[in-house]
Formats: sequence, structure tokens, C-alpha cells
Amino acid sequence: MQERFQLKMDQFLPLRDVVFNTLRQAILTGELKPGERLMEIHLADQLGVSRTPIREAIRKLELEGLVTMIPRRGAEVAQITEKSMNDVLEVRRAVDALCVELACERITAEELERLGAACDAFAKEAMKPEKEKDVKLLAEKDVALHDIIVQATGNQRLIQLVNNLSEQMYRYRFEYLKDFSQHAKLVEEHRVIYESIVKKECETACEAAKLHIDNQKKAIIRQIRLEKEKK
Amino acid sequence: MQERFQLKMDQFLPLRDVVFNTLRQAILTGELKPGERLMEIHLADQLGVSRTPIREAIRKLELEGLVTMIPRRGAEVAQITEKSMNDVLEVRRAVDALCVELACERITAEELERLGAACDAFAKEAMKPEKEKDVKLLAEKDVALHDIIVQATGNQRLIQLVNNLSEQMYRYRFEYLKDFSQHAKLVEEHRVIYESIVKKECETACEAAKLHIDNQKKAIIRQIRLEKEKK
DNA sequence: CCGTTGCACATTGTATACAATCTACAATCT
DNA sequence: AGATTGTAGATTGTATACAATGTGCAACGG
Repeated sequence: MQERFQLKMDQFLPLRDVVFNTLRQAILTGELKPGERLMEIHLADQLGVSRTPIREAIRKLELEGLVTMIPRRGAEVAQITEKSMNDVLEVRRAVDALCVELACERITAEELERLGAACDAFAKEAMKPEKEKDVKLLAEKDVALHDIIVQATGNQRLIQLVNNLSEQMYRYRFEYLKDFSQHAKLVEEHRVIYESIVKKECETACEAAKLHIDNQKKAIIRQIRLEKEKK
Repeated sequence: MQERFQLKMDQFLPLRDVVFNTLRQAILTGELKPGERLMEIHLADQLGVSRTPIREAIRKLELEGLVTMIPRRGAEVAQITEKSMNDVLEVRRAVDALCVELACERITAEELERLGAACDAFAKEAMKPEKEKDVKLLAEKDVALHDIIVQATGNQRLIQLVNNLSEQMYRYRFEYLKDFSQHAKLVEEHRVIYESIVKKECETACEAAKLHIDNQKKAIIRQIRLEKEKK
């Protein structure tokens, strides 16, 4: 397994950031599995850099909650437990509601238009006959849609927070979207949120956002239990 | 200014973490002022360590939002603008409400007792005649009180988040508590929150928590504007 | 006098060297 | 045989060396 990771060289980003992004991606996609040790020399060799940028990247992953440090033993990929996921989702539920509320107040005409388009794009993909569906594409449309809302809040701190919380869910997003029976419901939920924002009905929008998270929560927790049983 | 910082040596903590805590404290107390550059060699000399632990500490401060990185120029203490503080408080308002809501559901009898005691302790300090008041002590009582509520949520992710958001406000907490005329109001707000939690009245408790933040917001924003004028 | 160029210095970015500690396994003792 | 300790190798923690880049100032030319 010589070439597990590929460094996407970016002339203008410090190596530590390139490494950070690379490792983060690897963790989120499951390439690096929970509990797996991150050993500096090995990573350095594989990525073709020295230990220094690796270490600095790990420091950032540590604060981001993607790895856990064990003194004198180094970093390992953080375990996902049902409890930790519950914690994340609990926070995410409140924070998403806030996003939608603020978006209601602050969204611009241009953003609103893009939001509508994003809704349509998601719906179009979700409503395709099963054989044509591309779950990866669907996930992207979903992210794009949520991103417009989050950006519309204009709150940098909030944007950063949501991104961090989302990370923890990415590893399960696929499983959740693979359940085709839920797709119609998702489209409908998005529609409600969109319509509420258009009409500036904060309350309705918030409730819809919370419901949206609640449904994802069910799917994710189910998935975690399944994986646990397999062991 | 040879001895600006003092490393509190802890036999069992890696140097990077000691440095991290030291720098963080220095930023929060205003010892390191917004816009001030953090130069690695100087810090290394002052703290008596090499650049490596300094750099790793800075990587963590970066993600924590306490310093801003400028490529090839290094780190500087993050500026506090009215906008950034507004962003923090907006998030904090929602998150604090969540804390109180969860605390309502989950607080144990023992924690509830400690919460009552903490309320009393704060009230006792706040109601002293002006000449005897110790603002630093008052601030500590305030933190202790809030900490009990946050811990009672049992949500690790939430606890970490609130701590991070609180950080940004610490630099202004003093100014806010120096306004003695507000002390009675604070005591009353705490009492409402405490009573609501006792009675498991989530709604009331949430509203009180939000009001509590709103009041702090006014004080902090006022302070920021004052400082801006001075320039 | 003003602008431009080039050089020296300061600082960050990266790599490597060395020290401290942990882990696992084997030799020894009971 | 089982426990204990010693030792070698692996790995992290820390320091330092070297490279790349930015910054400011001075010398030079227009």
C-alpha cells in the first residue's frame, strides 16, 4: 500500500495546510479508519514531506476533533460512537435552526434565486428513476443547497462552526442518502425550508430545519448500530 | 521586557500544550494585544523552548480563532471587531439556550444543589456594598455558575463549543461586570434561570438565557465602540 | 528630488538530528 | 511455568540547521 494518499500540490498553500486537507479528507471518506494510528514517519514518507508539516497538521486535526492524542503514543483517528454522534447532532440541530432563522432575515435576492435553483437541482437528481441515480452527485447537491443557506447568514463564526459539525456527519451521509425511500421526503423538506425563507416565515423554517436534522439523525444512528453489530 | 510570560511547567504535559495554554491566557487577558505579531524566535527565547513547540501551539490557536495567519509573515493576535463579536454572540445566544434546555432535562439532584449554591455565591458577591466588591471574584463566580449548567448537559461537543465561544468574550467580561448598576439585574436573571431549571420549565429558562446574553451583548458592544473612539 | 533596484537582514517554512519514552520480546530468576 | 527485568527497536518530543521568502533601506540613476 505505497500510494494510499496523494498530495494535491498547491503552489501557494503551506505544506502543513496541504497535509491537513489531505488527512482530513482521508478521515472523512473513511480511507483512514477510526482507531487507526497516524504515524508521523510513515505519513511523511507516503506524502513525500518531512515530519514537521505532518505534526502541525495533526495539531489542527486534534483541535478539530478528528483525531485523538495519546501522550507519547501519537495520534489516532477519532472513534465515532453513538454518544459522540448524538452530541454532534444535538448541537447541529440548534445551530441549523439558527442558520435558517438568520437566513430568513438576511438572504439577498440573488442568493434566494440560487437557493431555488439548488432546490430544483436536488429534486431533479432525487426524483430520477432509481437506476439512473448517482448518490455521490446527490450528496453534492445537498451540500450545495445547505451551503447557500449557511453563507446567507453572513456570520463567519457560524459558517465555520457548521462546517466543522458537518464533517462529523459526512462519513454517514452516503448511507443516509442510499435509502431511496427517503428521497421524496427530503425533497419535500427542502421545499418547505425554501418556501418559508421566501415568505420570511422564520418559525416554520426553523421547525423544518430541525425536522430535517431529526430525520438524518435516525438514519445515522441506525447505521452506527448496524456497524456495531457487525463487530 | 524580558519576562513577559511565565511558563507554568507541568511535568506531564507536552511543551506544546504548555505553550498553547500560556499564549492563550496571554491573549485572553489582553497581555498580548490584538494585532500584535507572534514571532516564533522571540517567543521561544522568552519561554525558554525551541521554535517547534511554539509553532505547534500557534497551529492550535489558529484553529481556535485566537490568531490570524498571514502567509510568510506569521501569526498575529486576532482583531476583535464589532462584527466578529456580533457573530460570536449570535451563535452563543442560540447555544446557551440549548445548554439551558438540555440542562433542564438532564441535570442531576447533586448538580442542581451546586447550581443553587453557585447562584447564592454570585448574589452574595454582587450585593456587597460597592467598596467591598471584587470584580475578579465576581467574574469567577459567574463562570462557575455557567459551568455547572454547561456540564449538566452532558454533551461533550457542546461543552467544548461553549468554552471556545466564551473565550472570545472574556476580554470584555470585566468591563461588563464593572458596571455595578447592572448587578442586581444579573442576580435576578440568574435566579430566573435557576428557578426555571428547578421547575423544569424549559421555555422560560431558554428565554431567560437569551435575555442574559442580550444584556451582555449590549455592554460588550458599547465597550467596543468606546475603545474604537479612543483611537 | 523621486523612483527604482539590489542587497542585507529578519522571519517563516521545511528538513533533519538528537533525546526521551514507550513497547515488545527475550533472558533470567524464583 | 510464571513473573520480572533488561534491552533493542520504534516512535514521539524537542532542538537546530538550512532554504525560501518577505521587508526595509541605501545606493544609484533619471
